[in-house]
Amino acid sequence: MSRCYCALLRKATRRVTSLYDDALQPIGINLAQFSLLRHIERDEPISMTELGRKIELERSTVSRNVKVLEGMGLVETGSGKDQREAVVELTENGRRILEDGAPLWQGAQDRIEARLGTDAAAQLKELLQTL
Amino acid sequence: MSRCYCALLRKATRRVTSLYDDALQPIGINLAQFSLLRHIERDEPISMTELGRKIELERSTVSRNVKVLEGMGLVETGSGKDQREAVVELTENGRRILEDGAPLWQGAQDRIEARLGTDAAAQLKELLQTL
DNA sequence: TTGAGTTGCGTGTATATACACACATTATGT
DNA sequence: ACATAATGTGTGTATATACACGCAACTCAA
Repeated sequence: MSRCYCALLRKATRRVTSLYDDALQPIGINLAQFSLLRHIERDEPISMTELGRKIELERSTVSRNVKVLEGMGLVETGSGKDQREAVVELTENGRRILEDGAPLWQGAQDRIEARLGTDAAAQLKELLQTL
Repeated sequence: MSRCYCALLRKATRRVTSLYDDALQPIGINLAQFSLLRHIERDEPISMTELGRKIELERSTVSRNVKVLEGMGLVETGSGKDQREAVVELTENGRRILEDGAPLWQGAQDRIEARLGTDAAAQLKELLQTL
């Protein structure tokens, strides 16, 4: 039986996630959280459902992950004009964490590019976006 | 800020995992479980630690995931000659599930190759293995 | 032979992920 | 105006993942 694309993806993702999580360790959040903060910053204030749609993550997962960030004081939630909606935005602390984390994240990006080479890294991006 | 390799990997992994899980739905297990059964079949009987080492998964994760498979009657565990060791092997049912799942899994592999093209699929494999 | 060090494992804790479900609010059709 | 349908959210449940820890069994050096 040939190699499983999905198993290879999952293994690679575990490895790379670990690399980014380690890089972000000094600011006390992991890559999933950092990434979520970045998306919130880009479109704030934004609703849970809209956030989930943008990043292709189940709404209940978004809700749960945002709650963790709220517990850390990095975001706050309130109501939209549509009372059903919970909207999220960054706190001052959240903004600071993003700023502090940017060079650490870039270091991880650089490490990936060093490992693959620039061309292969660009290729990987394209392939992942095709999947 | 450029696209995050890790975020792209995670998103692609969610998508592809969903595709394989759907494909395996008829046999009632997901890709992670199917993959674990395949690795057990390859080297059974095998210890938890050895299994974790082979698939680069934290030992406690392996322990937990094997327990779920045991609950489903797909594997059984016993002691090695080293009493510290728990060794795992497939049950008759587990073997059957693997056999029934093989064409379904192949169907998912084919779909990925159809989506990417054969060359690009080979390239993805190589890139993922470099990471 | 014995004590220290190492190894294998399972549990506690926590985050990440997804599906099902229920409830409240909004939208729509008649 | 009202009933139905759709939408947004959070909770329950479950699996997946990883780190820390404690315990039992094994190894090794003195």
